Order: sequence, then C-alpha cells, then structure tokens
Amino acid sequence: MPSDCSIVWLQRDLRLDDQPAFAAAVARGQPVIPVFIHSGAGGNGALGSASAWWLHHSLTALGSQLENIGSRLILRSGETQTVLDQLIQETGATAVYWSRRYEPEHIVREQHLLSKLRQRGLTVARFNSSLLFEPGEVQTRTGTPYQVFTPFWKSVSPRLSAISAQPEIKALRRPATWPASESLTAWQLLPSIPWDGGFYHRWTPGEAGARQRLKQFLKNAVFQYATDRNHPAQTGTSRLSPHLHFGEISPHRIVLELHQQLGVIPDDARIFLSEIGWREFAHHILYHFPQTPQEPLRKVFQRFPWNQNQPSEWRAWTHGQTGYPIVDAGMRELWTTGWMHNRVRMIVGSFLTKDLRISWYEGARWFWDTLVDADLASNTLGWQWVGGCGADAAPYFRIFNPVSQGEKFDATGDYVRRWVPELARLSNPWIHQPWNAPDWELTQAGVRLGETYPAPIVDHAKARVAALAAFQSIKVTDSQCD
DNA sequence: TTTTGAGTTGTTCGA
DNA sequence: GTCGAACAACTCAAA
Repeated sequence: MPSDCSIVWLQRDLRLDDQPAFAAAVARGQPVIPVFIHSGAGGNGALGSASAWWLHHSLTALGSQLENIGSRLILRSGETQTVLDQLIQETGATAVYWSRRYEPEHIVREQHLLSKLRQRGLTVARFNSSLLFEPGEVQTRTGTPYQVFTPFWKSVSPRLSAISAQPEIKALRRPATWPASESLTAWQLLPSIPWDGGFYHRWTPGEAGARQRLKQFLKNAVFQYATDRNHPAQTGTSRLSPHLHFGEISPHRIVLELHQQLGVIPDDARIFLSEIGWREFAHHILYHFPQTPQEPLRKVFQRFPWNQNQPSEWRAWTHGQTGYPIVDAGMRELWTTGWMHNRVRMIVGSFLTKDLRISWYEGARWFWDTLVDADLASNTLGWQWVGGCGADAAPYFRIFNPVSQGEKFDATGDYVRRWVPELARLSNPWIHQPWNAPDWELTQAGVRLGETYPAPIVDHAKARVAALAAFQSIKVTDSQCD
C-alpha cells in the first residue's frame, strides 16, 4: 500500500556528507527511498571496465553506510524514466530529488525527466553537489564562456573562501515497506577474468576511503605538492580523482577542509586547489562545448593527419611495450592499478599523439576503459590538451622527450623499476634509454633488447620532426583563404 | 571597436 | 654545465 515518501535518485554522488538531495528529502519529513539506477546504455555514458569495478565497490560501501543509519540502497536497472515511473507507482512517492550531472547526454535526459515528473505533479528538485561553480554561472564580462584556464580560475577563486558544505546525513526515515532491490552481483560489474588483483590494495572505493585519502594528503603531501606531484615514484598527489568522480567526496568538502586545517593557504596547497580548478574548468568546457568528446575544440585540427590503422604500434602502446621505459611503466601502472600518475599521463599522451601520431580520441577511449577515475570532462580536456587541439592546449612544439622526462622526473629510476621489472638491474644512466647502454651493461642486467624488453618502436628524434611537419601541414596559410 | 598582453606541466640549439 | 632564445600564429579576455 503506497504511502507518501521521497525518492533520492543517486548518480555520481555516492556519499552521505554534503548531500543536498538527501538534506532536502530529510527536510521534507517523509520516508526516504535512496535508489541507484544502472543503465546498460551505450554512448559516452557507457561504463569503462575499471569504472565498473569501482562502481561495484562504491555501491557496496554506500549500501552499508545506509544500513548503518537504518536505511537501505535500492538498486534498479533499466532506462531511468521507466525505472523511476515504476518506483513512484510502487511506493507512492510524491517527491524526487537528485544531484545533477553535466555531461551532454545527462543534461538532455535530466531536463526531459524534470519536466515529465513536474507535469505529473510531483515535487522535483535537483541540486549541484559535484562542482564548486556551476558552468552556467561562470562567464566572461561579455557573457561568453571562458576558454582559457587562468582567467577562468582568477574570476572564480575569490569565491573559494565562501564555499560551504552541508553536514553528513545521520538518519533517514524508512518506509513501512521497502521496494524490491536488484542484486548488485547480478549486474556483473566485476570482471569475469580477474585482472583487478592489483586494484584492491591500491584503492578503497567509498566515502570512508575518500575521507581517509584526503586526511592523509593534508597531513604531508600537500606541503610539497608543487614539486612532489611531478615524481611518479612518490605519493605526491592526492589520488582523490576516482573518489571525486563518483562523488564519494565533494569538492566543497575538500576546499573547506583545506581552509580549516591550513588556515592561510600555502603556495603548494594553492597549486593543489588549482588542480581542483582544472576539474571545474573541464566540466565548464564540456558544458559549453558538448561536441568535444568527439571533435577537437580547435576546428583546424579536423584536418590533422592522424595515422590510421597502426595495429602493432597501438598494441605496443596499450600493452606497455613501446621500448621507452617511462611510457611502458605508465601504461603498465594503468593496466595493473586502474590509475596513472598525472605526469606520466602527459608523457604517454604525448607519445601516442606526437610520436605515434595516433589520434587523441583513441587514447581517450583507452583511458576511458582502463581508468578508475575515467571522467568524460577531465578525460576529454586532458587528451585534447596533450594533442594540442583543445582548450588552452599545449603549443605544437611542446613534444615530450620520453628520455629527458624520465631523467627529470624519475631520476632514481624507481618508477620504471617498479613497473618494468625486466629493466630493474640496469643502472641509472641507462634505465630510461636501454638501447644506448653498452653491451656489457645490458648483459650484466640480464637485458636482451628485442627479447626480454623491446627495442624502441619509433625513433623519437625522427618522430618529433615528423610531428612538427604534421602540425605545419594544418597551419592556415594564405592559399587556403581564397 | 581596437589594442594589448598573455597563454599548466617542453625541447633544442648555440653562445 | 648553464642560460636565453627560438619554436607560429592565433585566440582569448580585459582594458
């Protein structure tokens, strides 16, 4: 027998802290039904394998959190509208609350849903809980969207000190009878082939894991962030990205904790804040330029001569077998842990787009499937940036040299040794360029190039020249103006 | 409307 | 070894 209650539809806000949708439902006073809807739909929204792994564990964590406060997480699968209609009918709910998403297809879907539900007389409210500044509310003086990070961040950062967060939800009124829930296991989000062994000791999906990561980060790393964040062998970054993506922690809470714990913000922490700013900027760009997951923001790149059909190069890159140690280390870290250090993301991205001249789009798709923090906004911005075709993109001549990047940011070779163990016994001078090592050194280290570790699949110096020429070829010239 | 200064994360070359 | 300049031209954002 249906009786009045409120539905809280959860998406990428899998937490109880700073949760305006829950807060609104609590304020309304009726029983609350938290629901997560799994859609098997394709398109940009289709879950990558690593993200599916994370989602499984995040939902498990949220489920127990809710049970601890006398509630429950209802799992349903299918098309959102249909599932919600069904649930409203079953429960007699008269209100639906949720936190909004900003990806193009979600904007359309939510708009549709909003008007449908309102038409039927339901109380509907949605909230911003995943961004500090909603894309619609930030614009230049002439009313256009920012396309350059620095002025964007300059214009909003004065408002950082006024950021607030809502207290954690401690209790939810339960309905007289719970609607049925599907079984999480039946969704088969976990891999059938166990490639996720390396994930478990690296990650703790869920809100508690997120808060722990933040706490850890604010204790030490944040004070050396400016330099340490560039060294992939160290834990110099926050590693909050997957937690943020799934909304296990809100950016508001991060900013607030930072201000509360540090008082006056040191320069290193300010750089960390600007990384939060890049996350905001990425969503802002995606919101205003919704075609960017498929198309370069800079139109001239539509005629960039990307290499097509490079199956062996592609395979070498994805499998960490390019013969460039820092690139291979990164790709293997990604495969093993579902994550890659940001410095190394730039290096492997530059290698794919400049050295192999394979489109940023292919790289983005690979990352989408393999990253636990895969996020349409950040992934798109990052890949277009490294490909040179996006917002505030790297200038064409900024082509990373995988050897000097390795020597600069992994000077001790620890990162390479960890992920490319077949090179572990090489000494520092050669760890980033084994092909230049003297024969005796290779022998002593047990390295046989082309057998135990690949010879470089491209000559970087030549590839660089070719990449520069390719950039030259898309330059707007007088002859193209007539 | 026009002008001006600036633009995440690099590399190479030559002095 | 270290340092500064060149590497294009364009577009953005503000004055």
